[in-house]
Amino acid sequence: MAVTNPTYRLPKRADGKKTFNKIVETGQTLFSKFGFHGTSINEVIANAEIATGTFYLYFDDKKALYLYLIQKYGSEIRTTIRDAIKGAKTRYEEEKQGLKAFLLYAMNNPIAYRIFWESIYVDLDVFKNYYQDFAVNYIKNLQKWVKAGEVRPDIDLETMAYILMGISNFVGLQVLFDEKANADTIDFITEESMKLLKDGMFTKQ
Amino acid sequence: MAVTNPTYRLPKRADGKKTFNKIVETGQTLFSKFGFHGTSINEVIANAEIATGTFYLYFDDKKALYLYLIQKYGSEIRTTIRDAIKGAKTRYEEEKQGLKAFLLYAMNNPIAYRIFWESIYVDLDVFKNYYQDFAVNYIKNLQKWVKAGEVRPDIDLETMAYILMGISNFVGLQVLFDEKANADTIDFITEESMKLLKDGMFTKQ
DNA sequence: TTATAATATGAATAAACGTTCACGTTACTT
DNA sequence: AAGTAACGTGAACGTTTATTCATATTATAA
Repeated sequence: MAVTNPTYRLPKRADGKKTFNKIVETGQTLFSKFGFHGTSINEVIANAEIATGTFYLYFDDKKALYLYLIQKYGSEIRTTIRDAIKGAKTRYEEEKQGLKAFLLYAMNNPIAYRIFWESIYVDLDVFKNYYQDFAVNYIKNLQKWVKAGEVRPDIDLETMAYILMGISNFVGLQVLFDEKANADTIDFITEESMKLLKDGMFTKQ
Repeated sequence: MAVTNPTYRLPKRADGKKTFNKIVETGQTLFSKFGFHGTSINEVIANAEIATGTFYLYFDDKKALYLYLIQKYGSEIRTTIRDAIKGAKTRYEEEKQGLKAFLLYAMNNPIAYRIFWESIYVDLDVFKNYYQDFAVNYIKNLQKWVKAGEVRPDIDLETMAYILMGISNFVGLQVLFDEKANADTIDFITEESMKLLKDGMFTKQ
């Protein structure tokens, strides 16, 4: 039974694009505040200041909007991390800069954080896909560096991938919990985390 | 502004206890399947096979039931871990047995897992409290073992606490994603995780 | 300037929602 | 066996929900 997900329709005219963006922005705000199930379409419609029917011009339903956001943030996070690790010469530097970029993104976009966190309830498959995809990419990358001799070869790489995701996500939580968090906080937490990884994950060079 | 949370009323008679438990069990099932916001009180009532008014005899509203469950699982997890690490002689053994116990609990109670995961949307303070409390206890324990010389003294213990929570929670996810997971899977993942922690978290002895 | 596809509207519908309450039943203490 | 607090009931309430659609407006290519 192939269940198809609800979908969205991109606008074709300038005025439509403005409306579409308004809906997306409102969705971000409300979903991050009240969650997916805690937000009604009517609330999105009211806050976006559009007519009832206008919403359905662009989105099949609430879930379609959610899936659009997941997709948007997913590629945003990937791009952010990819850009951040571009200059890295070693796997250690790569992990460090990637973690730092992730924490910065989390601090500036708590919205995205919450939206992924909740996806487990909106669509279990979307949730699984997101983290499993992330894991698969991590594993591929790690394999490369095991061969290169920088990542220790005696730990199962799937487990290592989940460990690394767990660390980023939970020190990310630590950052989110800290109302006074800033760039310095992130530098500090990154340094501390890397100490553990340096000895636990990498080989002696 | 001190906001008071909705509350529950424990039954006093045997028949009431039976009804109360029926509601709690139904709440577990539905919340874990569809999430808090995805489950209506009417659905809980229908599935528990009670009359509409009966629910309100014991719970102020849906959130009261949720808070009861969070509390229940919270102490269940703590007790499980506490029991599991009782025989441990070293901090390493403690971490290992604690992780294993957590993973076993997660595998057998995916319900609890999901309920905590979602608490960020039900009540942000409950969510924060749960993880911050966990962190505080972790830190206290770690301080003890830094003094004893088994845990390395050069890593910020708050960060280390969040790292450890992140690892448990995400390798827990790895277990949940694996439909074929069993006790052996958990043993394996525990061993692999501990390799990283052995070198990253503990001192050379 | 005109043709028309794209965009916008909001009243209307039906279903699901949470909650109350007056009344009936049951278990347990004395 | 009687008295009573505990427990159970479900019709009825007003509210909020998602969604449709006939109609009106607007931008833009030709």
